[in-house]
Amino acid sequence: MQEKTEGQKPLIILTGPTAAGKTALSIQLAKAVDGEIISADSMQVYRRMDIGSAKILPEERKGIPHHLIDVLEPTQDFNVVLFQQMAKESLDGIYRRGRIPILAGGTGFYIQAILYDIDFTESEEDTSYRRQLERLAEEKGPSFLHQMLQEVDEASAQAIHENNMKRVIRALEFYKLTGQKISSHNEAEHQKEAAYNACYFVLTDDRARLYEKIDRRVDKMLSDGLVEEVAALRKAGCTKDMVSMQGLGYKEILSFLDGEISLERAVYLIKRDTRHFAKRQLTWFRREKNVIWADKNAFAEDEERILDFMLKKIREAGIPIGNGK
RNA sequence: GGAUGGAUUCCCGAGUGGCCAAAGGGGACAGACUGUAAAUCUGCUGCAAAUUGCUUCGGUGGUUCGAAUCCACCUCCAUCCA
Repeated sequence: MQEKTEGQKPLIILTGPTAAGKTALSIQLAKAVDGEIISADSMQVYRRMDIGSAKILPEERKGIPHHLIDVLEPTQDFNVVLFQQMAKESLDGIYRRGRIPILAGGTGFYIQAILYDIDFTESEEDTSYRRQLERLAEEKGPSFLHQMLQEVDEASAQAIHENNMKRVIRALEFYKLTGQKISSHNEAEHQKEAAYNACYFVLTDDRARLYEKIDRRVDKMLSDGLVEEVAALRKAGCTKDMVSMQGLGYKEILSFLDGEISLERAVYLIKRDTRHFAKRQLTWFRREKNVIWADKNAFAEDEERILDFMLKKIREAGIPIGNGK
């Protein structure tokens, strides 16, 4: 059922924890391999969320085509499935043009959805059932839902902690919609091999340096006008329950604007939670198979050397990129 | 110079004779993740090993079968009186 590597389409993935320097490197990489960039980022898809999502400005893109940036309104929903569909369309176009796609961004789950071509299509989202479950959870507590799950899908109940409401609800929803256990579905999907001839780079750095960069970047976001950006979105009707407003920097500033916390507290939270996020990303990539780690520290922070290293790996993988840079 | 209050494990902070390696929070660290993923959730945090041992609660000495908790002196900090 799997194609041989030789028959698979080439894909370069550039990811890593937030603030590692992916964006800058992705431009150089795209130039070197004559590629186009598909953003694998759950926040940069939204228009007018530029500062908080550390979006690359149009003038910084150096003429490299960027896909999946600025394609949604902040009031719209977004999720892996949508991402997968849109990214696949972009991929098709890039292959048609005979160019190399570079999937760049920090959302590991999205990358996985593409690389392993995870099947999400079996069920449609059912918001009314979801609401119903949410209400149940509120009334009867989390263990009630978990008990429900226990009865229909024991393996999932075992694997998902009862406090993890979102995942308990999704598992129940999956069962209701498909009549199947999500645990067995996941198990089957888990067996899949990569669907592309991919070079999966994880750009990282010394942890302490990463954290420093995060702190500095958050300070810069503030001086660049993050508060004003969020205030404008708020005025335009964005509320905390929207997917877009769950982004780091957005939910905290919203709380500040609503008078719930001080600005100082908001900034503290953004910094801390961004550090936590970076850690979670690292955990995710550690678990992924066949990743190529590129630790900036090991390259003395020299981007030129990192790029050379990556190009070497790309050639070794048999991805046709020519000889020039 | 005098009076009072305080000093607790990385930080804040509870503990006022045994149930204390010491609540709780923070931070740090680790992990899970297959339709909200920048989300959601979990574990762990003195040291070393068997359900055990060892070293910790500013310092030194003491009381006690037993002290982070009581006493004495000392050091530092805070406030007040001179």
